[in-house]
Amino acid sequence: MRDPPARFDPDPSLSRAAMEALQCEIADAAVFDDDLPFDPARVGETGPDAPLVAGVDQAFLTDREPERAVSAIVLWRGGEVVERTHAVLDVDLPYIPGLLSFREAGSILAAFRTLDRDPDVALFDGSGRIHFRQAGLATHVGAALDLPSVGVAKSLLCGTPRESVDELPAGARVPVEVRDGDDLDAPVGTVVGYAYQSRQFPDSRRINPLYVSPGHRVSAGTAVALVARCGGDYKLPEPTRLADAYADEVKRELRE
DNA sequence: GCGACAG
DNA sequence: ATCTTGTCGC
Repeated sequence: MRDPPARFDPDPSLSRAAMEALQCEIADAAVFDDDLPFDPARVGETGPDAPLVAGVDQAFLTDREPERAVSAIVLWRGGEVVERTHAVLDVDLPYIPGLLSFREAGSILAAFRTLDRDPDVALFDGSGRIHFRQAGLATHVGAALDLPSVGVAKSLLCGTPRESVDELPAGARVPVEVRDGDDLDAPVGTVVGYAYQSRQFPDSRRINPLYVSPGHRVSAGTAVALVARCGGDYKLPEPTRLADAYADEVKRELRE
């Protein structure tokens, strides 16, 4: 995949204030509406013309200093893995809520550079627009590459579900909106994403929903619809789950 | 000061 | 995210 313009470079040496300022620029440039060069309704279909979905995930090696990040990308189309790649980079920035992309985007962008094919859309492990400054990991990387992107988080960073997300049936989606008092830089009432119950146990045990939000060039509604089409039998959508497993695989090999 | 916080 | 085996339950 082509090199990203350096405009939104996730430089981990920036001051916290500079990182936050850059995030505001990113949110300003990001598009939270559908601007897709493909039909999202065709995600999940088989064949050479069906959309190519990239699943992206990280694993970390903490056995040395500095810590190393393994970013894995799996290109998925209609249940088939078309391509896999990964990159390993040193990271010195710790995890800071709200600044995740400055810790992880470097290795992610490095991995994207080694990709042979251009994906149509990418799914990230983390938030997109559901972020204090509307610039989560999915938005940062999506905007940097000008690639349609979606955030798929396992827990909610900010924003408020419109109704309880306890005991949702499989397939249910609840809007996550901005309420008065929320630390989220968007007008009150804005739907910044959805809680999406991808799977549910038949018995009473509970599975937390996923929190899906627009990264770049995708609306909130299309983002969930798209994730729902990446099905599979687990909580996480297939591209993400496969990238997660691949990152762990690379990590195992790397510490032998 | 308190609370709350993706991975 | 990571440290980590077996184990309780359907």
